[in-house]
Amino acid sequence: MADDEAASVFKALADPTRRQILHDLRDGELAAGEIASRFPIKGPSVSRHLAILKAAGLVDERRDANKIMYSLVEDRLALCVGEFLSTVCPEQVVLRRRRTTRTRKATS
Amino acid sequence: MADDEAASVFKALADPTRRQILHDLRDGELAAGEIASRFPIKGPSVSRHLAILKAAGLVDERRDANKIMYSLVEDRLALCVGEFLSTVCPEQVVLRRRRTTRTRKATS
DNA sequence: TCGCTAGATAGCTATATGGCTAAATAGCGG
DNA sequence: CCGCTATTTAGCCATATAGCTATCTAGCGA
Repeated sequence: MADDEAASVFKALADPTRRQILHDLRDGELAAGEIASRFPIKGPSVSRHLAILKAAGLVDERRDANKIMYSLVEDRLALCVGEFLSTVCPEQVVLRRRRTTRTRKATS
Repeated sequence: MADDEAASVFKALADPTRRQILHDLRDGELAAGEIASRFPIKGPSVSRHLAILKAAGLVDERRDANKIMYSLVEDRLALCVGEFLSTVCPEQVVLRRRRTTRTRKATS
């Protein structure tokens, strides 16, 4: 996790709309328009928030017909933020890797 | 943890200088000048960063003679950030509360 | 009290951010 | 291809941010 990666992630997290978008994506992917409809701001503004989240590597996009579906990039948020937390208050945070993916990790 | 509390914390974390300050404070309190001397920017700029961190509740200040000592507010960072993480990827983060309220100061 | 040191505050400037509207692009159905 | 829907991109504007210098405040020691 390079330092400028952390930078883009924390910049992305600085905006409440973007934090809410991440939260909304927790239950699964959503189309850009579905996301936009949950906020009082206009589509283009939401679109830019999504672009910022994507640039930070926090979300992925996928085209589905004429919609663009956004989804969380698994682990990315926890790893970036967790790495930072571990440099400031390591005794307080424990990161757990997801098991839903088949990524085999060491025999513990 | 009110939402605007999270807002001030994440805003504070958005700046790399402020993240570094938090990191530097990990080993114990530091005078404003000691902190400033670690950065290429001028004193007043650092002073404002410290004020922002303090407003976010992430650091505390204490006067010692003619110096002002800054220190981490224990738990605050982990609790704020951890609460947010738990709303996005709860299965990945485990928060461990500190066991003692002792202030970590130079043990040597 | 005076002068020194440590920091904070005031005020300025350039850049970044986040909102908007209008226009461009992408895919779909006829 | 045309028109429609979905979304991004382009530009514009107001506000926020982060840096700077100059100045003010607080506490110390002679």
